[in-house]
Amino acid sequence: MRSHYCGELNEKNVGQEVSLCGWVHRRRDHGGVIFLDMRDLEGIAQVVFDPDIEESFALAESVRSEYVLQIRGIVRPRPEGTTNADMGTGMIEVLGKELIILSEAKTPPFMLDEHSDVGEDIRLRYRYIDLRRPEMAERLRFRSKVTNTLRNFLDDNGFLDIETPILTKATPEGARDYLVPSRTHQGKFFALPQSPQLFKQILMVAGMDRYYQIAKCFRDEDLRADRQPEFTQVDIETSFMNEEQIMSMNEEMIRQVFKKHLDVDLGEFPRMTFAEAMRRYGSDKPDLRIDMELVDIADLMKSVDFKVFSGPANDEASRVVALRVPGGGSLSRKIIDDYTKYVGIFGAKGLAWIKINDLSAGIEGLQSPILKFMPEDVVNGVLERIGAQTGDLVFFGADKAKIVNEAIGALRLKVAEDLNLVADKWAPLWVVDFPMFEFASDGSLTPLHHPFTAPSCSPEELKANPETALSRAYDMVLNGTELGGGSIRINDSAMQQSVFDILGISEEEANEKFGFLLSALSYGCPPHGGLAFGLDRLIMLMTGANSIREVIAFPKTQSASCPLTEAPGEVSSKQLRELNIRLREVAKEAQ
RNA sequence: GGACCGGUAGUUCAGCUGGUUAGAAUGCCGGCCUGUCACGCCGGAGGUCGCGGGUUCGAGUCCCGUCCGGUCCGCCA
Repeated sequence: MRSHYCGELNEKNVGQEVSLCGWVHRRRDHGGVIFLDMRDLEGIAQVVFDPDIEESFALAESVRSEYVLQIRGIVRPRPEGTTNADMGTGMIEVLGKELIILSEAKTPPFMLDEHSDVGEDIRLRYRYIDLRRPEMAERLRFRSKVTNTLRNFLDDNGFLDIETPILTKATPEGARDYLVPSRTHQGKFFALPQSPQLFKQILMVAGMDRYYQIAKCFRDEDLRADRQPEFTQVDIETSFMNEEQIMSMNEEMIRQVFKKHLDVDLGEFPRMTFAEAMRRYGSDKPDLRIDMELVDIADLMKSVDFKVFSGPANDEASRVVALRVPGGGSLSRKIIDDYTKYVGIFGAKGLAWIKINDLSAGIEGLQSPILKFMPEDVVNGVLERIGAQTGDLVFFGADKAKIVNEAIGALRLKVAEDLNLVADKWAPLWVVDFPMFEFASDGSLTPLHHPFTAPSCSPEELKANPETALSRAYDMVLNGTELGGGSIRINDSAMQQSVFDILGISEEEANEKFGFLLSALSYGCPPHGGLAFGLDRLIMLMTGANSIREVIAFPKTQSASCPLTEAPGEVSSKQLRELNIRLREVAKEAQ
């Protein structure tokens, strides 16, 4: 049917008879001459219809946007002065000889136009039209190419692509499971995997040595711009490699992907400990494109009552920081108030600030609602430590460390974006030396990663000081987004038992939840570890998309529904009966 | 579970302190046009102002509820 793609035509094809198949992108009818922009996956080409060829001219008059056509014609150079430099095929055009309407189309619900801005719900409802837009098609193509590069890299390095079950048992990842009722075991449920974590470890026990999978994962939690209930993970696990080897191999993989598809050299990824990341950036996924840091000033502020910050009393504040905003002195009181509101979202009770109008004028050159509560030497000490300059704005945070980190860490990102202080570059890094555990809201310890993460100490040391123990986990972070994370796993039953003890997981509970893994570990388990990349996020970052939904063909809305299929839907009472399920409340059908 | 923003023509939006017939652009339909490329010109059609209730002489506009979409917190690696 087709001899060439529209977008691949160029001057080399001049004189050839070609057959194009595609959609009518636009029609320009000049009465005596008709231009059809024909679009397919590869691009757009202009086809000209001349009244001399009566039949096809008449047909060309009748076609409308998004009709699917086959066009036979001759490629010719465009006449002098009518070339289009903005178009890949702008030097040539196709003189249409024959036009076949393969499919008519209703008027599309929105224009496939780079100039129009269409609501996302409409786009999702008509996703098949939305994906025709070159921008969307290009993202999916890009995704496919990147996936291919990842596969090739892993294949070249001896990794086996092995599928793991979608219908499985709940994994101990911590998120809410999507459940699937079992018909053959009434009252029992499968869970969709939150990740193939346990299976990939078992594959290591099984001697598969190196495993990977482009794996769909499912988590029944609330959505965000970068979170979908089903998402894709590049899941990797290896035996007999330590964390250095795993990190260096995966770093190389990502480097190659960026080189090949964006022609970007990421260079060597710096390492940063979790503790340093929290201290300097208030985040375990710091955005290193932003040249602002949280600077601890608690030692200088001993004489200051934090209540002037609308903060807690001094003895309650476990962290006091200053954040210097270069050039922030131009911010209005209104905008600063908005920032105060913003940090409130994260639990901060207020946001103190000082404007440096003129550094050389001493206290007189400063403007701040808290100045009168701060002795001059304290102010000077702070300004000196943070390297304040005329025209800067300094924010202060004083509260529990968690709140300061979250609030001022988030403020740092927001202010940087608002003031255009985010450098235009790629800033990757590894975050390492994570704590093994963190305190849950009820005061108990929970794993920061998952309970199979190996600690970097002995079981005895772990038991002695669980809250300070570090794990052999690592996260790859790029521009403030966690691209992937992983760890060396526990392959020793004594160690595994210690972790369960600390987590308060009884032997019985452990056996019930993942006895199959524990059993596997006891039959000859190699040292192993791995990591998983969020493929959607990687593609989102690489394409500059502002939401994960832009790089997923059929994403869900924020309420986890699909406007295209209208999933989730109701099921028939017969289906429910077969599953021995009765709904507690059934919406009464309209009568 | 919570905070905030939005919902008006097919689409993107405007619509002021409530006031007569709800507008624009674009798309769509018809006519004209032989070199456009977001073609142009002329004409036309197109609305349950998300839904329900309330206040009022009068509601797109105010109030309450609800649904949908989005951003975020909680939640989630």
